Amino acid sequence: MSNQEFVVLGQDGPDGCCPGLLTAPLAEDQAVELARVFKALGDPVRLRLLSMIASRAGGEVCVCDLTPAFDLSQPTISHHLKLLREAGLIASERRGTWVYYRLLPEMTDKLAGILTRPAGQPLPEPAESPS
Amino acid sequence: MSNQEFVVLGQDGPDGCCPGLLTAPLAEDQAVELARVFKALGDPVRLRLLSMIASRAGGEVCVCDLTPAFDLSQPTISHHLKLLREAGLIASERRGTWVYYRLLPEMTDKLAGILTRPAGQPLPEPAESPS
DNA sequence: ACCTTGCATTGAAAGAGTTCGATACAAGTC
DNA sequence: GACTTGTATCGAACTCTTTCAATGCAAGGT
Repeated sequence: MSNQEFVVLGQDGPDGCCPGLLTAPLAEDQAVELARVFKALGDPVRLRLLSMIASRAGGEVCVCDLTPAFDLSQPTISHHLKLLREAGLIASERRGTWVYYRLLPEMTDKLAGILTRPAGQPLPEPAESPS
Repeated sequence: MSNQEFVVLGQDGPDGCCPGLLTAPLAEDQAVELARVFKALGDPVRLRLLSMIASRAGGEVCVCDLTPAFDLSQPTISHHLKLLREAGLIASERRGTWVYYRLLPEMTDKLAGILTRPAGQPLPEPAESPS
């Protein structure tokens, strides 16, 4: 195995929700970690895969139902699923011959929280001159 | 000018909020459009830039305040800002010698909505056998 | 045991992204 | 006008990503 680093959810701030992205300047460590998740979402194929998995009644999809929905080879789909899994967005489980994927809603919840601005955003007011 | 395609916000669904990503299988067109925005967020430098811009009191930041915060050249920062701008996440305005960037909260709001699952997500229940 | 089916991994080719130095442009100053 | 400062664009190097065919592994069927 190579040095695959899986994304781990950082603990939330003391206010009950996420530190914020839109609230305070992101530290470099958090930026690197977050970027890996967003990068996983930054591909049309992976977005559609995630969407198909998340919207499936029952919460699970067999890979055999995902692959034929694309004009791509089976190894390519497998590769994209791996990236989504390493990003912490989905999880896989083998049952018999088939492998099922399901959404990890904790991660999408976290992202939604990070992209949500606090209630009263102060009005933008032109600055004077910098430094 | 080259063929720069800027991301345009798709109109929301008839239910008042976003079509969803987690609710129904994403169409390929929407996936391509959405992926461009997430791809813009998929870089630590751009995440930090966006965070610095969004969290700034007054709502605006001069480029001259952003550049020295990174160990990168000025053209590189300018390039990252351009990608964020083309993704519809920020906007720029020149005032005198300086250029100011500000957050476009419509886009982050849209993303947050897309990543938010509807209230009662049905319980995952193992499927039997596919096809 | 062999064969078949479902999925993952490998290795290589093509494409896209990141970064820089050099340069060009915009606006103010002298 | 020439000069300085702030920002954007260009072009080239380097790196990362996407994709495939080939192969390997896991599990069930004969």
